[in-house]
Amino acid sequence: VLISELAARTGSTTRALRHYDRAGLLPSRRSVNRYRDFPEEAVERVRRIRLLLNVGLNLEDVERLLPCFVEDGSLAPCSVAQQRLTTQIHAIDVAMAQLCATKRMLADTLAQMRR
Amino acid sequence: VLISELAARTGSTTRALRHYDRAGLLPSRRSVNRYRDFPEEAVERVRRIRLLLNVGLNLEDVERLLPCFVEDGSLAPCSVAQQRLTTQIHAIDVAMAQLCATKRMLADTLAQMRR
DNA sequence: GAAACCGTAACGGAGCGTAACGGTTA
DNA sequence: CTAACCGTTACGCTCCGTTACGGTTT
Repeated sequence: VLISELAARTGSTTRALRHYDRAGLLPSRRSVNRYRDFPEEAVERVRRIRLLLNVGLNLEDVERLLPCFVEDGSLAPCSVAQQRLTTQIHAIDVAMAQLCATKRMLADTLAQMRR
Repeated sequence: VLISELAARTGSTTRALRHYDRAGLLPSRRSVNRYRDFPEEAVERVRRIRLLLNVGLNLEDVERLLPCFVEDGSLAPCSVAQQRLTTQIHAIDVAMAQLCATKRMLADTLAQMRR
């Protein structure tokens, strides 16, 4: 599979895929013209990568959690993944609390401006 | 006022202040040894800058909103400020909705892992 | 000479977007 | 020749943190 096809089939871009590749997350062979030649499994692999990135993890986390995926595309109950996801939920709670406080500040400021 | 004193009095750092300066947000004279010499008003000015940055605005926004502040440190009811703050509240709502959805996904995933 | 300030220049970070330049193959 | 792929640098973005190097004043 060529890189542009992989990008199209995963809803990503060639730039992003090269980025993941350089991070060591997307093994591929090279054809004679030096083009990257991805295996079929790369499609699912990219989806997993993007899923983890979307929940706020970085490429380093992704690298550690990719092995936790099982065949059907779900995460195995390994402690590594459980711990990281739990931590991430806490992080999200913190971020939301911060946003809430900020929003209240903005709303109060706006209210005062109207008086 | 020297830069390190200004940093201490505003809870910021010399690096940040030089950054704001380079962005044209902190007018200052230079003493003989080329040291920045900030006026007393700079203290309040830096507080206003940090306040705006903390609610998620960038330095470009800060530059446009600084003139909207009035003597007592509050924002005047100018349309520029009202509009920008309103937009920012919307942005925060969007971000929070995104975080909520992500959190639910993570929670669901964790629940499935425990089964 | 050392300590304690100040200055500028420039890399790093996270995840790509976006040129810029070049080779290959149909 | 052109089109359509691919490849590898490398800068830009956002707000500074963090060296690195150098001058001045006490």
